[in-house]
Formats: sequence, structure tokens, C-alpha cells
Amino acid sequence: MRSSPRRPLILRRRRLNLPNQDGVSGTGAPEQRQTAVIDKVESQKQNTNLSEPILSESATPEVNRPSGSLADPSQDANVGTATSSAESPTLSGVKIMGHPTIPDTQLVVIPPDSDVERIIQALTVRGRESSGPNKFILLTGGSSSFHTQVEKLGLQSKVEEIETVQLEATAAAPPQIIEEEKNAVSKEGLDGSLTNIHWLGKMRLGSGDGKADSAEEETSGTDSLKVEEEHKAPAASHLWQVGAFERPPYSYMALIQFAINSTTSKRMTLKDIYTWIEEHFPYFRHVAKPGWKNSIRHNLSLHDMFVRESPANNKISYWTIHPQANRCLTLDQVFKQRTPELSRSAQGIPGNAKAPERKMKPLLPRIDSYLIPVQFPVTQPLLFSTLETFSPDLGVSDGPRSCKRVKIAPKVLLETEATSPLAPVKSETDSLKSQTPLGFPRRQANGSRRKQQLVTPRSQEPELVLPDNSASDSGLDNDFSFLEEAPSQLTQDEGSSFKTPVKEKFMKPPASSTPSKPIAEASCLQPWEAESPLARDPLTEFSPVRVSRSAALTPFKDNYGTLSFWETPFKDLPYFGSPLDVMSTCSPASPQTETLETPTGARKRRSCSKELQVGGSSNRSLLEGLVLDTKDESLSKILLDISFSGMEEENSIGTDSTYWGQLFNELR
Amino acid sequence: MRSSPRRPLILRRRRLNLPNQDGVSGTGAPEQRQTAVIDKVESQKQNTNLSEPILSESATPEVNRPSGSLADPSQDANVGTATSSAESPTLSGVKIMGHPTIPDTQLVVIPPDSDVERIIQALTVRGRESSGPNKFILLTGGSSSFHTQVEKLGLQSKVEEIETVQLEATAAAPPQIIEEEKNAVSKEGLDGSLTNIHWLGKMRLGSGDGKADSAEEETSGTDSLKVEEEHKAPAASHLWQVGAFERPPYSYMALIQFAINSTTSKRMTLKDIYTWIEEHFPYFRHVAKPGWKNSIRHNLSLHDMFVRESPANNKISYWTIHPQANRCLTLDQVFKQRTPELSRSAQGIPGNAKAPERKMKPLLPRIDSYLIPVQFPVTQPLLFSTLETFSPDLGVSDGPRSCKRVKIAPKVLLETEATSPLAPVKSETDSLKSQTPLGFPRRQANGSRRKQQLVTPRSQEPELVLPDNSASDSGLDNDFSFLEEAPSQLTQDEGSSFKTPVKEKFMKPPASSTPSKPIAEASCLQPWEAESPLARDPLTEFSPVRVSRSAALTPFKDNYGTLSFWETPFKDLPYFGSPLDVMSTCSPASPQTETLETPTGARKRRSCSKELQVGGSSNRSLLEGLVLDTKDESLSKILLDISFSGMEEENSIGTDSTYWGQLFNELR
DNA sequence: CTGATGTTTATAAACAGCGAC
DNA sequence: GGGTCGCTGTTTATAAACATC
Ligand SMILES: [Mg+2]
Ligand SMILES: [Mg+2]
Repeated sequence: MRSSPRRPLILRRRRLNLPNQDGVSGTGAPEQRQTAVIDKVESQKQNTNLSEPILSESATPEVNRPSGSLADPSQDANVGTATSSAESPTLSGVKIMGHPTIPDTQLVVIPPDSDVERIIQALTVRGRESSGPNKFILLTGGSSSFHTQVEKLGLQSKVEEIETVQLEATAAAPPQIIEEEKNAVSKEGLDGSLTNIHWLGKMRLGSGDGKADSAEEETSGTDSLKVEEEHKAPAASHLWQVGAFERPPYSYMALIQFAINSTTSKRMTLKDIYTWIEEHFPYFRHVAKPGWKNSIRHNLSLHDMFVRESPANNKISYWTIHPQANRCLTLDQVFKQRTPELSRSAQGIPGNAKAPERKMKPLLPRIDSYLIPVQFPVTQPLLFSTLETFSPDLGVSDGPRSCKRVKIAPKVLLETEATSPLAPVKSETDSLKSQTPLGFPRRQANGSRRKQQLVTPRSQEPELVLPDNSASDSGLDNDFSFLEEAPSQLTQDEGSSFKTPVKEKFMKPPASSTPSKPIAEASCLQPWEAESPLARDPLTEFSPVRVSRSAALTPFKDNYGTLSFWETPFKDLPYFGSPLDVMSTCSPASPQTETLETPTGARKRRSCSKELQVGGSSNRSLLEGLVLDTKDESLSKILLDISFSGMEEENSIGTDSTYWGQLFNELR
Repeated sequence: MRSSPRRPLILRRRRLNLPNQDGVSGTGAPEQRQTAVIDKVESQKQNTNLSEPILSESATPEVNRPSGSLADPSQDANVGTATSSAESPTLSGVKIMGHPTIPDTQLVVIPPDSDVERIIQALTVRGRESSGPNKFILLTGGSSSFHTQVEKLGLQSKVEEIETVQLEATAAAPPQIIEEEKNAVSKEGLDGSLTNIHWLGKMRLGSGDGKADSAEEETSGTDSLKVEEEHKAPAASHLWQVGAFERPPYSYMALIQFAINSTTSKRMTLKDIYTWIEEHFPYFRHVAKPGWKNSIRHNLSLHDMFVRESPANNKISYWTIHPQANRCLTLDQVFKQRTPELSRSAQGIPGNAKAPERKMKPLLPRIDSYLIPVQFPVTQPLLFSTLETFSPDLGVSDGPRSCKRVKIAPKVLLETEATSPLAPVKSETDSLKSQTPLGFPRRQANGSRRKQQLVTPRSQEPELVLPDNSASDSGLDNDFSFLEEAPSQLTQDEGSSFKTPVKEKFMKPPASSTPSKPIAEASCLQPWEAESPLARDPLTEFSPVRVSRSAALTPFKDNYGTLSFWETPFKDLPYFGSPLDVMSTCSPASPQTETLETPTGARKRRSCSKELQVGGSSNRSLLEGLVLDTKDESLSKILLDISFSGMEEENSIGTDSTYWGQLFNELR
């Protein structure tokens, strides 16, 4: 089962389902299980030295407001109800305020030491009993104790036991047992936390050393194995840590960014990329098939964010990250040193406390569709220009450049019948978007799949649809569809003992159009497959998905909150490399135009992308949080994009703003 | 051997080597083998109604000229030597003129009925004996007889025999024999023609019917096989033709374009794409694994040229081709009806003349690096803006937009020591590009790999490097490196009988970083693999590469010239879908700006891309041709981009221009 | 709850160019 | 000096995981 491609499965995107739906349908097991996925405040701190508000507070608030098309009166009331500490005793100390733009949604700031599980319960009850807000965005300050506490909450009930089983029995525990565990518990709602459990602590579970040695000797053959280990230890402090031979939970794209961004020149040759990755992730040196280098090259070529350049007179060529796409992913951002409280949180683990364990925060997937704007009405428009606001130093004119107004967050269509409140102006076709005459308006949101914004048909509107400023979008509105209700789709599949009853995919030619793994029927083991013992660890063989479906091992033990950096392939800015570019060239304009795409102009100094700098600017912060939707009883992890410009002046904003300003400062 | 991914191998990109190097080194076998790859005049005829020259002839000729930095005096003489019918008897009727910009290069227009092989020989001799031009671009008018003749030339000498062997013995001929054939002949230079031999005539070679039947019955199992065949025959005129069950030589990307462009609305749902492809290529319905639909979806998502859109109130979503990337690939453009002269050209084939045989022109790969500009000094600049010149109707300002000067043709560094003659102005770093102090200036061209333009380091030049008009490039100059000499790297590998001596890749873990097929050692045959007999045809199993290396079956029999349309994934224009776009939005500019990226603005009417329209415009033509390089004795297939604006006025241009104008008109 | 649709990532592979032997 | 081989780079194919509807 190792021969097939195996995605790193960085972090699952699927929304988490609320476990305690007892109050609604009385499914028994009251209050039993709470899927509390903890999230980590992001709030990048780069370029914090520039502290002035880039945008004045004179921005038009109307742009940010949903133009009052709400049918729900509680929505508008939301905005003013802030700082109302919840009346529920469990909600004491919790700050709640309405989301400035999203209807039926409240922002819930949780104190660092509160009981997140109970808070979720209380919010769920509250959301059900009232016709008002039914979505709650949970977030907290930067204190990590909160996050670990939340994690513990999710783990304490049952998963911790499974974890113990895993820890002590390693491969001895048959998958059936684990499957029972999962089915007995909640068989859902946890797998969001289970994503990256395998990464780490595998070596320490007793199956480590012997296998590691054999892997070393066989995979790399006879060459330079032990020699390499010694003479190269630049950042090799974690080389001998536990879990170092596990496959890292990062994609090749992320690994390449780690490598390139580790240099000061922000460029690296292919060979150096190989070496860097091998040094920092011994998995690739010792257990991965040699094809991993092919994958590295493939990623370099495929993603436009990686740009090859050659210094002047050629010869060597360096790989760089396109500056507009560089999120400055670095390894130290995802390496998590085990702080005292963190190790305290991992108390269920009989861990040998030997040395700094190799903790890595799994990366969120590219979060463009998870990014939820929290835009206070005094600041810049909801949709801001990265270039203008945060990189005026580029010296690019970029005036009428790719000035497409793009949504920060994916589309949301509230189940309330009201016309989409987030499509304010200029939507002549949208405004009369009376639902399709079929059936009920239940959830006709167009797909919130991530990449494509789903262009409107535009064959009807003959004139400019995206005038870049007036209409926030042209029928494509903010997409929060992932916040909507989702029927819990992972029911118990207790019929089959070993794996989910995936039809019969054994002897028939594969019927589904997307192929699925045959669950590894010892299929024609290749030589290199037989010789990487780590890879053949039965615990490792499970893909997280399959684990979450059948065997619920790997609880949430070492999920120290996930670090969220964008990793984008950077495929949209006009740049070299396209056959189209080869054909199309701009007219002889003045030599001074020097648009953004000019490599020299765009990266006078290699730095991280503007969005990252945004995170460090004074009026904006990115932090992860949870969205609790009491309608569908789902709990989703999101990334919040909080912008706020009223802090410095302390003016014009109400108590909410003041409070949020404090929180904002706290988060930074 | 079927389980591994198998690329369609549309057409090989590698340059063809000149076979008759007898004159140089006297390798025996004089004049024995001529790899004459025929090329087909393209000259798209869309929008031919607009006949006025869009650009006036007032363009500055200096821009197009290499600024006279040539060290070779024969180069400048080239420009004036046109219409000089060659003195050689074999070159009678051949028009020869110097390339207007490329040094040491002559354009050779061959009459329709000339002997291409002899012309190549004569040109080779001429190129060797003189210090003058050593590169010859061969092209001809639109008459297809010429092309087929050239094809025949390539086949007549020896490949035709091999073809005969293949035809009569089918799979009986052991590969050794064919290998000997190839080795005895020229063991190189042919494989360029062999690329798509497998596609077609497989059924008619005697191994057809039985296998086809079994394939039908087994792959599709019991379902609806014969039923489907009858009730759906919309464009099914070629359904029962020979070769209809072979895998088409087109990539998924091309197939999707065929499908979408077949509709008048230029959009199609996924299911319709499936259906269209299945109907027009029964291979997918009957022999392909069901995973092919997964691949279709993958391609739709991966390539930015495919854009999903939903009409107004959602529900169904259509897939469209981004108008700027749509080359209007259609199936009828690649379907080749067997014309009388064409069938005459295929005389060597004992073909049953039954019905219209399923002839398909293999597509050239994306030809951005094959595009050779032939720019006459009176017309528009060498590098033109697609948007400006050919789509003023877009109404886009695009003034300082992505005005990066992009090379049309890849870089060429002539082996003459002179400073690169194609980097005329404004190259402060280039002008003193004294060769790297190592050794000789032999071929220090930076890699002409296709996609990336290899950004200059720009850390040294602090100021605008690509001023968009003055310097044609900044260190990256036109890349004709594929025209340079290439050591014939396919020598005889007669050591091993069956396959090239690829080290020992059998039991060791794969050593190379790019994996290679183990030549199909009956590896764990999957059920669906065993049941597609067509796919298991030994002739089909050979990838062209392996064929060209070891067994030289599949000669040039039915290569009716290749159709060259661009197929580009369209990855560079700013557009929806990127995480970057999600974050970055332009400032509140005027609603009128409506940049090019606006979907509605860009595609008021769905049509083909501008480049295609260019082909139909009066002053420009695309046609395939050959490049004969007598230095390295290579013969490469290229795509010429001939622009010419002096025709209507008949002014200012010398006899060359007049002649070329005639030719140009002839080509259109 | 399943299947169709869509998005990403992984992996294999073919192949081109080039430089080192 | 030519041939071979390995490294680098580009594309395409295929499998797969997973999300949404
Ligand atoms: Mg790239
Ligand atoms: Mg697409």
C-alpha cells in the first residue's frame, strides 16, 4: 500500500461536525463528545515596526456593510451587542459581539482559561433556542494555554485512551479494536483532529530504532550514509530527535519554500534544495524512494510560484519564490519547541521526556477559502488591494492592472431567504436572484470549491460586470458555504470489520471514476517497498483518512494548533513562462512603465509577500478560530482576517471597537 | 506495462538529426537515409475578412534588426540575397533568401513538387562548404502534395521496408530485427517521424479485428456495449473506422478543447465532455480505465485555461475555455480525410481502401519554443502585443499592464564568437557578455527548456531591466538553441537485444531520480489490464521513445503533416482562482478601468484567441517548416511566424518582399 | 448516504537540453 | 572528438484523498 501516491494530507478541509446534538434530536449520549478543535492565533509579526495606520478611518463604511438587506432583525442588532458577557454562567468572561458584516454570526472571544467544550455547548444551546445568531466564531488571544486546553478537551473523553493503546501496543493493536473504539465513541467529529497524528511519536513507540537502522542501510545503499550524518549538521539539532524519520506533514511545495526561504538570498539551486530537505527531513534521505527528487523538480516546474533564474552569464540556475507568492514559510515557523505547558498538556502520553521532541505544526491547507474577513466598518474596504496598501515601495504603477475585485472569503448563502446580503451594489442580475423555481431555497449555493471563482455566465450582461470598485462582485459573492449545514456524512460503517464497505473494488475493473486504493492487498511488493521498515509500520500505513473512517487511532495529542500560512502555487499574475506570454507582448510603451511583472522591479529586495506583511502591520491580524454553526451543528476551523484601524486614534468606534482594539493589540 | 502512466507523446520535441552526414565524416552509407519530416502549412484562415494591415509599415526597422553586431559578414548579406534560385541543379525552383533577423540563416521556399531529400542534401553541402549561412529554414506553400512528398521521402529509403515488415508480420517480427534495421540504417534522425505511428493503422494491420472485439467485450463488461453504439451517432461517422479504438494521440487538454470548441456556445458540462470524448474516441468508452474521467476532471481543474462558470442562478456549471487561451482546437482540424493524393502517398501500404480511414494529424506540442519569427523589417516589431495588435475590440486599456517584452522564439547563441546578435539595445549587462572565461564559447546557451524564461538575477542591475521596448530582452535573448548542434545522442545500443542498456533497473530500488518503466516484467497484472487486448498489442505497448531507442518499427507511414495549434494551459494572465487573487484586490479605481482580466470584458463574444486570429489576419501567417542546420547536421521541425505588412502597398520592400508577399498570399 | 463534480497533491514517466566524463 | 550518462527542467498521465452538493 505504499506504492500508490500518498498525499501528505496536511490538514483536512472538511468541516468538523458538532458532536453534541443531543439537545436537538436527543440522540442519546448527552454531552458526551465535543469535537473541540483548537486553533492557534496566527498574527504574524513581521514588519511590526511600521505602526502607522496605512489607511485612514475615512473609508466609506457603506462598502463594508451588507447594505441592510437582511431580513433578520437580530442581525443588525448584532453589531451593537458587543462586549456583552454572556448571561450563561459558562459564558462568563466570554466576549461576544456581532460580526460586522456576516449576518447571524457572532464573534466569541474566549478567555485563555475557559472551558471551551462547555462554551461550545452553551453557544449551541443559545443558537438553537433563539432565532438570532446561529453562527459563532470562536477565537482567543495569543496565549497558547488556551489552545492546548482546547485540544485536551477534545482528547480527554475517549481519544486519549485510544492514544494510549496506540502508544503501548504500537502495531499490536488490531485495527478492529480501534475501529470499535471509534464507532463506540462518536465516529465523527474527531477526524478533524486526527489528521496529523501519525506524524510524530512513531519512533518513540518502540518500533523506532531497529527499523530506522535497516532503512538507513538499505535505502541509501552503501554510500556515504554515516559520513553524511556527521559532517553536515547546519541546522541538524533535530536530526536525532524522535520522529525525524517520519514523513513530514508538509507538501513538496511547502518543503521547497522552507528550503528556499531558509537562505538569506532567497534562492537556491536544485541540488541545494535536495540537500536542505534531506538534512532537515531525514525521511527523504533514508526512507523515501528516489522518485522524491523527481517530485521536487515537478513541483518546481509546475507551480508558477517557483521561478528559475540564472545569474547574468548563466551556468547555474537558481530557484526562487515569486515575491508576490512568497509567504515566507520557514521551518522554524512550523517547528514547535515543546514548551512546559505544552508537555503538560500531553500528559496522557507516557512519553520519554528525552530532549526536544520533533514537533511540527501541520500546515493548514491553502486557506483562501477559509479566510473569513472580520472587517470593522471604520477601516479599509473589505476587499483591499494587497499591492496598494502594503507594498507601495514596489514603485509599480499597477493602476488599472489586474484590478479584479476578488472575494476574500468564499461565498455564503444564508438559508434565510433574503437576497444575498453580501452582494451590495451593482448587481442588477443578482438582486433579482429569486431562487430557482425548483423546490425550496435549500442551499443552492454554487460550489465553494476552492480554486475557481466560478465566473458568471456574462453572456447576458453585455457590459462591464466587474467595475473593480462599485460592485464587490458579479454574482460571485463571499462564500461561506462551508459554514452551512452539512449532513454528517461519516456514519458508522460497522458492517465491515476491516475497512469501509467500499463496494467491491477487488476484482472488478475499477468502477468509480476517481480511483481509490484497494486497501493494500500485498500487491506486488516492489523491492524498495520491502526495505523501508518505517514506511511499513502499520500505523504509518494508514492514511489519515482511512484512519478517520475506520480506525480511530491517533487522537489529537500533539496538535499544537496549526500554523496557517498560505501556500499558493501562484498561478495568476502575469509572468513569464506561458505560451501566451510568448505570443503576447505589450506595445512599445515608455521604458519607465516597468510593470509589476518585471522581475527586477517587483523584487528589488526579496522579501515576503505583502499578505504576510499585512499580518504584521498594525491594523490587521490573521488568526485561526472556530466557527460554530448551530444550524447544522458543525464546527469548522477557519482563518480570520481581522482588520481594524480605529486603534491608534481611539476615535469614532464604540465600545466594541475599543474592546476589539484591545484584543487586537493583545493578539499581535 | 499498461498500468503506468502513459503520455500520449503527441510529437517529440527533440530535434531531428540530419542523417546524411556522409559528406562530413564519411560514415559510409552515403545518401542513404534522409530524415525528412514533412511539415504542414498552417496559416489559419479565421477572420480572413479583415484584410487591412493592422499595423502600418512605419514600424522602426531597427528594432527588428540585430543591430549589426554580427561578426559574420555573410549574415548581413543574407538579407539581400533573396530570390536567388540556387545554382545547384537540385535547387532549381527553390527560392532562397536570408532570414531578416537571424544570422547565418536562410529561408528556403521549396516548390511543391521538388525533391525535399535532395534539397536537404544540397543545402547541407552548401552549408558545409561555405562560411556563410549554415541554417536553412525550409518551408513551402499550402499544397499538401509537397508535404506528403516529403513524408514519402523520409519513408522510402528504408523505413518503408520496416513498415512493410510491420505490416505483414505485425507482432511476429521480433524487435531485434527491427532494431537491426534501425541500427543498420541511421539509428537516429528517424524517430522524430516515428512519434505517432502507432496511432492509426493498427487495426488494419491484421491484428485488428479479433483484438478489437475482445476488447469490447471485456473492457466494458456486459453493459450496453452494442446498444450504445447504435443509438448515439451524432458525429459518429468515424465510429466504425479503423483505428477508432486506438488511443488518440491527443492529450486530455486537447481533447477537452476539442469537445468544448465543438459547441457553438463554447461551453460544456463535465458530463457532456465525457460524452463527447467517448463518442468521438471510442477508446475511452471501451478500452480506457474509468480513471480517464478522473484525468479529465484533473485537467479541467489544473489548467487555468479551463474556466468553470455557472449561469446566473447556479445549479449546472459549464466549463469554458478562457478566451485568451482558446486556440480553437477542433476535431475536424485534426481529422484528416484521406485525399486522393494523400492515399497515393501512402502507396506503400497494402491498405484495404475501405471507407474513410481514421486519420488524425498528431498535434505538435505547445510550440512556444518552436515559434520562429520571420519578421520582415517593414512590419510591426518582432515582438508584438497580441492585445494591441489584434484585439483592440476588447476595449481594455492595458497600458502599463503586463508589458513584459517576451521573446517569441527561444534563445539562440550562434557559435560564432560575436556578441549575441539578437540582443540589440539596452543590454548593459549583455553587451559585455564576454563568454564565460571557461574554454570556448561553445554552446553556453542557457537551457532552452520551454516554460520558464529564466529570469535574470536582477540583483545586480538595480534599475529597470525590461523597459518593454528598447531592449528586446534582458539577458534572455531569443532562444534558438534547439537549432544548434546536438550530438546525436541516440547511438546504437546494440549491446542489449531487447531494450536499451538502462543500467540494471530490475531488482535494485530505483536509482534514477526520474523513474523509468521497468519494461513491463509482467508486473502484477491488474484485472482491467488483462482485458484490453488493444492496449496489449505489442506494437502499441512500445512507447515511441523506446521504439526509437531500440526497436525502430512504426515508420512514417501515415503522418500527414502535423497540425500545429497551441495548446496552452493558460497560466499567466491574472484571473480568478488564485489564492493571491483572493487576497489582493485593486484599489478603488474607477469602475471603467475594467482591465483585461474582467471576464465579461474579455469575452464579449466567445471566440478564439487573438493569436489565432492573427493567423487569419492579412499580414501574418503561421506555418510549419524545417530547420536544417549544417553545423550540427540537424533537422528540426519548427513553427514559423511570418509577418509581413508590405503587401498591400507594394512599397519599400525589395524583390524579396515582393516575392515573399506572393508567397504569403499563397500561404494564406 | 451515495455518486457526481471539483480541487490538490503525489508519483511515474517521457523527453529535451546540456555538461561531465 | 564523439558517445554516454546523469542532472536539470518541462509536461502529461494516473491515482488518490477529500470536499461539496
Ligand atoms: Mg515554476
Ligand atoms: Mg481550470
